[in-house]
Amino acid sequence: MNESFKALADPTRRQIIRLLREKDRTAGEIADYFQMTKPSISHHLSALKHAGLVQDERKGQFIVYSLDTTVLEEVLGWFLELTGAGKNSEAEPTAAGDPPRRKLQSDKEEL
Amino acid sequence: MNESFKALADPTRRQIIRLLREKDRTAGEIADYFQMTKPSISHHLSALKHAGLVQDERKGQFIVYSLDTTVLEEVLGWFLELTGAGKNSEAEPTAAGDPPRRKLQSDKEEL
DNA sequence: TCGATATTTAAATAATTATCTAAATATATA
DNA sequence: TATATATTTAGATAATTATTTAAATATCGA
Repeated sequence: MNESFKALADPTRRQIIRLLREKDRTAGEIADYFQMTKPSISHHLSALKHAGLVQDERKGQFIVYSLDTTVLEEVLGWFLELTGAGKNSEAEPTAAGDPPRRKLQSDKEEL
Repeated sequence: MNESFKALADPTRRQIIRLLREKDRTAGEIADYFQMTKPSISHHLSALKHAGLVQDERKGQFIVYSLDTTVLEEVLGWFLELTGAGKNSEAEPTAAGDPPRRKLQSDKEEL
């Protein structure tokens, strides 16, 4: 999930996602929307793929990219949980002067 | 909005948001949840504040941080639009061999 | 098989971000 | 007012990320 958030932090990559929401596109078609070189776009596509946000499939000379909404919906879930728009999840609210329940051992632990 | 996405790209900052969802907390209380130094946490809080995700208010010696869900809901909206969970928005789908409608002039344009 | 097209990978560099220690600022309290 | 506590700011460095040019790989079509 961290990879997904990191992938979404870049405006170029978010725009690529929007382009792929409309329809599947080849790497070259995607690159045509930006001022960046093709290798740069390829790098961004690689980041999106690594995050599980897009899939690619070679079709002859071309490589066609498509959106994978599965992970995107996981991230959506993170927001829904947070904004309370989804469910009323909030296990045992902490009281005013309570000590912290635990100290995180790692930045990576639990999102 | 780009600032928000960038702010959310860091796991420490996401955890801070979760902590503030439970209740308002002082900078020191927040720092106690992490292994990082206080200045580092202060830096993360500053990033969250700059993104409009949290607010701060001095209370005597302390500075109390609280969640501002407004921007968070904007970001949520971005996902809803994308996953189609919200509305059926998708103005004029492009046909298979169509040329790009326009070339983006800047990476920052439109998310 | 050869040349053209599509795309990625490699290597280098530039830019950004995270983190620390030390110092500065603000408030409270003795 | 002096001292302690809470927090931020400054300055330095390390780590990560973005970008480019050049080279490599894969496929197509003559």
